[in-house]
Amino acid sequence: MGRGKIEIKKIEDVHRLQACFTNRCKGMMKKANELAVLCDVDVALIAFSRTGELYDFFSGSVEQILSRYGYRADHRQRDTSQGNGDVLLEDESVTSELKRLQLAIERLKGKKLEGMSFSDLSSLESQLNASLLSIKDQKVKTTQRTIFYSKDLKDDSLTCKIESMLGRDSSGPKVSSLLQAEPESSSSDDNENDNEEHHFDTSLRLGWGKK
Amino acid sequence: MGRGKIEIKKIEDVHRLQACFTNRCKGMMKKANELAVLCDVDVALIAFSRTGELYDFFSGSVEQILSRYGYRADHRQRDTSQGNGDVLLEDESVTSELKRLQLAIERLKGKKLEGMSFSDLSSLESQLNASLLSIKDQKVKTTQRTIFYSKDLKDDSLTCKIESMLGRDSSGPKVSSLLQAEPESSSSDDNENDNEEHHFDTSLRLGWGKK
DNA sequence: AACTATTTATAAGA
DNA sequence: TTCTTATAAATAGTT
Repeated sequence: MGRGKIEIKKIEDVHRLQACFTNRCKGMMKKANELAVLCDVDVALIAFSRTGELYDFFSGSVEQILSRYGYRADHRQRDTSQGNGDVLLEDESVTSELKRLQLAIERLKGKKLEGMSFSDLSSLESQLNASLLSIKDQKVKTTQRTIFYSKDLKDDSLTCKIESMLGRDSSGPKVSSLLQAEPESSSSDDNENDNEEHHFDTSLRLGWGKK
Repeated sequence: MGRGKIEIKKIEDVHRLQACFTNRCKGMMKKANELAVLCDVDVALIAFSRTGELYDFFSGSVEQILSRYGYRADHRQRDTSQGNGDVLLEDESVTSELKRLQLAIERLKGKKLEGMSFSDLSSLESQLNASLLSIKDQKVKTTQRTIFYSKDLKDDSLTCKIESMLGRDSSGPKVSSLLQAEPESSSSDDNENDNEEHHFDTSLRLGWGKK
């Protein structure tokens, strides 16, 4: 976006590089802020210019965001030297655990598959087929409970649900994020589903505690 | 930049918000990479989606960049040995994040489904069907690469793989633990095609290589 | 998940 | 540097 197209490789001319950094860094900061505000999410952006100047943006508390990422302030020193990467072979078990879990989730969602071997992919596929069986089973159980507790209610939405259960699944192929809701949420708050879902959850909750 | 101008304030419609986050997050990652390459500088970008998914980009070593910023990996364990008040705030967020991720994984594996509503189950089912499509696709790609790199080798195992790929999957329904192997393992266990696999891992770490 | 009309970012020039 | 402006790129709303 400019008078001409440029290819993404290091700019050799110092002046052009400096101008580019100024422009783009400012642009990134603006976009980071927009992303944080528009989507109400945590965003952190850090850039060091070639001269070592720091440019950063945090949508909220630095501590909080980096802590969520598994990092904490290092009060011992603020390292401005160009250290070698492998100096920090420190124990970062929690961080690596988080990353491991996040990768596992990505792969169960069919993403980040690039590095996997054929047999790994097959195992994953088997796992997902097993998951699907289990989920279909659970859907049946949930619906049976609903039938039991809704039988006097002439609940029209029920028919609809049973039909969708017996056929292909009713929801589109769009990726839902429900899975990542907090564990507690499904048992404590159902007020966000205003429509017939509310019905459903209510009878479900009456039917059987937690098991 | 779109069909209409929008003001920078929180998007209330969930679907619009989700679409906006996806678009802009991808855009930011791309721009972060461009800035790092064009200007040869250190750049770090971290974003957490509303559902807690992590999106990040680092132009180099995470440890190095954050260390330069004065932060270091948080390696405290989650066992509550140090019962001090203010220290535990960060600890709890990391721990609950771990629990949340662990539950998500369980559910993707078809376990711990008890508290889920019918619509949650349907969403999960859709996700898994989408995952399966993606995985089958990746299996094809992997096999194609294998064919390419094995064509002089008369690799007998290849035939076997192609057959199993075209038919039902080859491995039994037993739950594999491969998924839980360290992220690094998958990149180190097939060194026979080091060349282009290495490429792949590189773009994976950058966080926005493909698509 | 694509598409495209628009808005926005920015490369080059002054 | 900063400003300007022609053009490339990102993306909001739509399908």
